[in-house]
Amino acid sequence: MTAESEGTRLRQERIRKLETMKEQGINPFPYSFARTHKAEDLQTKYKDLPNDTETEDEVRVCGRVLNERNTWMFVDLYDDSGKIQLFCHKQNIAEEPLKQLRLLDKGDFLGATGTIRRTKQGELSVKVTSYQILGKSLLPLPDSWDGFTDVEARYRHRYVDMIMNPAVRETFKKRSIAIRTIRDFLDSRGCLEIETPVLQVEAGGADARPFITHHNTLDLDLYLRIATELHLKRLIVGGFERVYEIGRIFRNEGISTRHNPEFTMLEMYWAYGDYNELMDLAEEMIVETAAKVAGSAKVTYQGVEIDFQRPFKRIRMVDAIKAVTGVDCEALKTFDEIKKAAQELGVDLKGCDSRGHVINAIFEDKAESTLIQPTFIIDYPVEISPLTKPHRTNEGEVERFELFAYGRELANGYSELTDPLDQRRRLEDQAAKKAAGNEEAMPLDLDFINAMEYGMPPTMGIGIGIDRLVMLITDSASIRDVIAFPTMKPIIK
RNA sequence: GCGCCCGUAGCUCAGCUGGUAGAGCACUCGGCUUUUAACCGAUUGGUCGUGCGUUCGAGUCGCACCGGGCGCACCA
Repeated sequence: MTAESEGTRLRQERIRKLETMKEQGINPFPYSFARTHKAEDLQTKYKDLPNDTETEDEVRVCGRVLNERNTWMFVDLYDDSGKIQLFCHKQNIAEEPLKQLRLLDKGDFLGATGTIRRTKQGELSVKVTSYQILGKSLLPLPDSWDGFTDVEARYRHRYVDMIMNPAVRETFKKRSIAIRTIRDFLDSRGCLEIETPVLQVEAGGADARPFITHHNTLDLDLYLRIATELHLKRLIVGGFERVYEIGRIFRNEGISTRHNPEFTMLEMYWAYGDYNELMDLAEEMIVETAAKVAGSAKVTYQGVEIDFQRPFKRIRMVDAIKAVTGVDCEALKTFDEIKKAAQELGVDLKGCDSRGHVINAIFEDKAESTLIQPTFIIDYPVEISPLTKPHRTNEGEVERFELFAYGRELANGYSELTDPLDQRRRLEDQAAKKAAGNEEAMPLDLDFINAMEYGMPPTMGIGIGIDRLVMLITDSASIRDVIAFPTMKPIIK
């Protein structure tokens, strides 16, 4: 745990310094500072300045003090671009402010004015003539030598993690670049980003347990959305031909290295296209994102090279199963036959109440983890895909794909079901399962069906878990490493 | 929800078959130094996650609880 209690000695010591500053007429929390350069600007501009030379160029820099040597003669000042050393020598600083350097602590924000010089040791420095505290720090930072490694403390006090571990800030920069790349990619192809409701009367569009909340004046229980699909498809009905939303999704499920209760999903719907065209588009978007963030379509994830080189493999689900297990699902026409085969393979069939569910269970148990290089698994059983258009040639299948890499699902897309009567039957079937106690079955969203009955063009649609994509391209082992403030249980004292 | 592991100073960690709590760094004071100090000296600093129990005596043993990590389950 980091220091939080009011009584710690180290904190009291800093408050004493803060009081002393005030007594000496220094405001420890001033209003602004006119900076001329960031650290990186200076490092670039003076990269050819030889050792032990100085210039007359006056600069003003500011940032957080993370280290100090020789009793504040050398100060490492960090801003969001990097480090610049301050050289605080009695030759250049008046007596009073020189003494007041002792009132500073590591962690304080400082602004400094001075000229540029490079030391004999080759460290570019600002030879400080005057300085100003810009924000007093009361709590001691973790030791810079040992670092800040306690996993729980890092997540609970993410701001300290970000100060101490530059790689953490780097990951969130990359996350931002990834999301901007995706937005640019879609915007440049005529897609419109439209926000849909988070609070919903029924949470549909995915198989997941929702969070529930309550609206006081309506005296109405509402669910937090588990998907954006049903509303984005209403927008297609409404005449938008290409729409997407990058938004927060909430699912009331377990927490793990791959699951956070709130996470970010991209969903995109595009009229007049089918799942074949969609796979091409998804490939292009993911390759572009990986390249922008990781610098290459080849990324190393947890020591394994993942090559996002187009085209990705495309394998029918039944073929993927056959390749790994030898079982030919297509030859097993009935629920009983496929169930027997699955049981012989040792597959857990909990919750499997149809032939399609069993095929999916075999796939997930036996084949999924073998899909290390980017692979589209295509042509899913209809029973597990209630919003997907039937396959144009294969009986019992739908035109759906999921993209896997490193044995994990990255994306889920399909030719959207546009037949309102078929849709109604499928959602009624889901609602019956929900009524029978299946908490993950979809509710019957009558307004969604109503929208479809006004007519819907052929449409392709995809969902991509942004957090998991960012995990892969930033080599992050846990989803918590790519979420700035992951969900934590509070500590009750 | 289940299993295994973890929780000691601000940080990183020792602490044996139970015997009154340790180190390094940080902090404070002093020294030294006009170009690197992660230096030298001294001093500080802990309800050992919480509670109950066993015991003459618990950081250590037992039980329960809290929090976390990893795996499984659920799921994306």
